[in-house]
Order: sequence, then structure tokens, then C-alpha cells
Amino acid sequence: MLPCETCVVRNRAICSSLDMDELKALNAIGRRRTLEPGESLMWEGEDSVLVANVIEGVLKLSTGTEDGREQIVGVVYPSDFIGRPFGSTTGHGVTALTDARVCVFSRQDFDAFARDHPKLEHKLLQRTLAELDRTRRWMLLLGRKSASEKLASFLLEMSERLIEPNCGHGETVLTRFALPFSRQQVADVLGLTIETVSRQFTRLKADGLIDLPSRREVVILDREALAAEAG
Amino acid sequence: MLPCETCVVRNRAICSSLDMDELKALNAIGRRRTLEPGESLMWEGEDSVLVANVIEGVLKLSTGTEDGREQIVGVVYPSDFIGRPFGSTTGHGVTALTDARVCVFSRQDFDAFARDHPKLEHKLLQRTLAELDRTRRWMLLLGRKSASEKLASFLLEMSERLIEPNCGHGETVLTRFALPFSRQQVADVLGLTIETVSRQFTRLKADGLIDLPSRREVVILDREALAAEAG
DNA sequence: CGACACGTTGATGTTAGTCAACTTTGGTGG
DNA sequence: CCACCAAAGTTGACTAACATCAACGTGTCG
Repeated sequence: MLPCETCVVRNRAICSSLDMDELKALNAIGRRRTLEPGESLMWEGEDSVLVANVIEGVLKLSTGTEDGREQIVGVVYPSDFIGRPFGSTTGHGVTALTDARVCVFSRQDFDAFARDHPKLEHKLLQRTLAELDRTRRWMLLLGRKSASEKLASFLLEMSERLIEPNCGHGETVLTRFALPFSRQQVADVLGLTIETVSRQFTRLKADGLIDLPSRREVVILDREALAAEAG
Repeated sequence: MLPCETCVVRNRAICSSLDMDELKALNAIGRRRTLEPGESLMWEGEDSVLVANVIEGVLKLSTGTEDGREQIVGVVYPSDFIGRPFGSTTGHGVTALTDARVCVFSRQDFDAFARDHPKLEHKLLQRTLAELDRTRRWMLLLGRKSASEKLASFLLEMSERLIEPNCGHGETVLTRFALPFSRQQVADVLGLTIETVSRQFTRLKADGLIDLPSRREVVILDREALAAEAG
């Protein structure tokens, strides 16, 4: 039996465009891999040798300047696609934030496969367009929002993106969740320093909009007010 | 004779994936349109009814907050693709910065055509992936760079992107060019205020890195130093 | 229990934003 | 052709927001 048949993202990842025979062919060129928090799958500037699908876990995409400043330019979740097909270099590093499982392909193999399977390319195009939309919305945050607006926006986005797809049906947002980010990583997403992030967390808690049961846990107490704060 | 046959972007836009018959079919569902500076082709949040190819001119993609802050999230040049195929809403406005000519399609017609022409979808995918790469690089600028780094980076990018593709072959960057942006628009690209942009222009000129023969013209005097300034 | 990484808090500094005055430019009509 | 005007850009003084530097908790794991 194909590993794909029991894959939890089978029906959501780009693989969902393939029938059984095609899936078998794709499976033949891919392999599973697990990553621990902090472990990288690829590095900025490196030749684009791999692409992958996220099966489980959360990973960050990040770039940096020569002098060590870092910016997280994307966050990927189960069923998301990683890597740069049809291109020679990787524009950003990919690093696991949590324990993660991915389905990895050689870029060359994947490129060849994709060219022969327009339905797969179509799914990939849809995903890429959606990711571009999301990324552009994030630019508004980076360029024009204040620290408190940034953090509020971030927490709301988290509460929408961290939903486990298997549990329940109607639930569209989370009220309580575990952040897959350290304070430094939140700062790297929002273009702030760790101190500013910490202060804004404290303020949102003091104002009663959120609660922080532990370092990594967030409870949204007043979503309305948080949305207002997000600008 | 098809208008496409004499189209200056025929060999660079996504149309380059099509043979004569296919081009004829695509031409049948498209039409030309001209835009004046400041004129918009679509608006943020609107239903996605149009897509287009840029034939001539420069256009901005922009989003804003409720309270009027604006962020330019992309800039498109001849042969670039505009709009959101396979999606219901437009995430950002599209407005001409210069006189522009575009080749417009109804999104529904285009979607249907694209689904039947995998080579076109492939080109579109390549373009979208490249645009996503560029957008992510811009996030580093917005999140982590200082005002002077931002302006220096911006001028260097302009000098690379404004090259007329027809003139010459080897020339890969421009030393002198006309900015298609007002100071306010530069500010909206970089996530700064107009005053800060103006001060940084003055400083770069005073330091001898650039010259400003007129409001809209820029001459790069010391590309080396400008690149260093860009961080 | 202690060490260390992670996070918070406070004091101070710097950068870019704000507000306001002034200058330049380009366009229009007398 | 020139005078005038509005729009765009520049400059200066001041302020606010965030960064920086530094000290101080806190929880996690050997």
C-alpha cells in the first residue's frame, strides 16, 4: 500500500489533483522525512535541489541581511508546498518550528513530473497565487502598522491558521492555542525586537484582550477588541 | 492580422507559450485598453472580474488600511501579468503610474482558456513563483531595513527593472532613469513618510552617490557605494 | 538544586514621524 | 510671454515610537 493512501494531507495538498496511478508515480520519486524544531530543510541562496509537501508541523521561511538581521517571510502548515520548482536558487531558508514531517522530492524529478501533469501544476498555481495574496497582505502590516497592530494581527492570523482540519467541521477559528513561535521568532515575523514584542504581549494581557497561561500559550478573551487593535 | 503579431511583449509575456492558432483564440477573448497616470484598472476588495497583461507602462499594486494608510505591494512592468485568476476577489488595487497599455481579459474567459492550455498555465506559474520570490525579498526590506537602506535598495531595483528590453542586449542596468513614482509613492513602496524619503534623497545626493537632475530623474553616480548603503 | 535559555521590565537613545513653514516646478490663462 | 497658482517637494523643529542596553525574573532539565 502507498504511504500516500493514509496521508493526512492527501486530500488537501497538491496531490489531491492526482488519480491513483499518478499518485503511485509521484510516490516513487518522493520520500518522507522528519524534522526537529530548529532543523533546516534548505538554506537561503542554496541551489534549489528539493521541494516538499508539509504533512505535519509548522515551518518558517526566512531571509536575512549580511549583518545578521532576520525576517521571517512565510510560515507553512500541513498541506502547504515548500521550495522553488522551475528555478535555480532558493530565496529563503526553511526551518522547522515544531516537530515536522514532510514529503520530499528532488526538484528536477518534481519539475519533470509536474510538466507531465497539468492538473498538478494547476493546483500548485492556485496555491502559489493564494500565498502571493497572503504575502502581499503581510507587506501592509510590515510597512504601515504599529507594534500593537502588528501583534494583534499576528495573533488573529494564528488563531485562523492553526486550526486542526480533522477536528470538527464548523469551527473556523481558535480561541486558545499553542504558539509555535518563540518571542524572538514572533519579532522576526513582525519586523520588531523581542523586547517590543514582549511589551505588547504584556499590554494586551493587561488590557484584558488576551490571556497568557504559559509562555507558548495564548487565549483570546476579546476577539472583537483584538480585531479593532489590529487596525 | 492579429494585434498580437506586432505586440512588443509577444515574446516575453505569458502569450509566448502559445502557437499561432492558440494566440488567435486568446486574442478573441481579449481587448486592448489604455490608462492614464492615476487611472485604476481594479480596486482592492472588488470581485475579481478582470486579468490583464501589461504591454506598456508601469502600474502599482496597492492596499491600504481603513484609516487611509497605503502600502504599495507590487510594481508591474511590460510583459507582467495582472489580476487574480482562479480566485474570487482582488487583494489589491491596480493603478497606472505612467501612461499605460494593457491587454485585458474577463477573468472567467481567461480561467477557462488557461485550464485548456497547460503551457500557458506553466508560464503563469513561473511568473507567479518569480513574483512571490521578489515579494518575499521586499519583506526583508520592509521589516528590517533603515530608511537609507530602503531608498538605496529601491533605486538599485529601479535601475534594474526599468531597462527597455528592445534597446541593446548586454546592458543589464541603468545609470540614469526617470522615476515613475512621486515622492509620496516612493514612500508608499518603502513604508516611510514623504518627508523621510525626501531627506534620504537629499542625503544620497549630498554624499555624491546619486544626482537628481530633476524631480523625477535619478543618476546613479556611485553604484558600488549605493549597494553598500542598501545593506 | 543549580545552570541556562527564555522572557520581562526599566532606563535611555535613536530613528523616523509629525507639524509647519517655505521653495520649486509646471501648468494655465490673461 | 509672463504672472500667478496649485501641487509637489524640501527643510527645520519637535515628538513619539521603537530600539538598545542592562538588569532582573522564571521555568526547564540535567
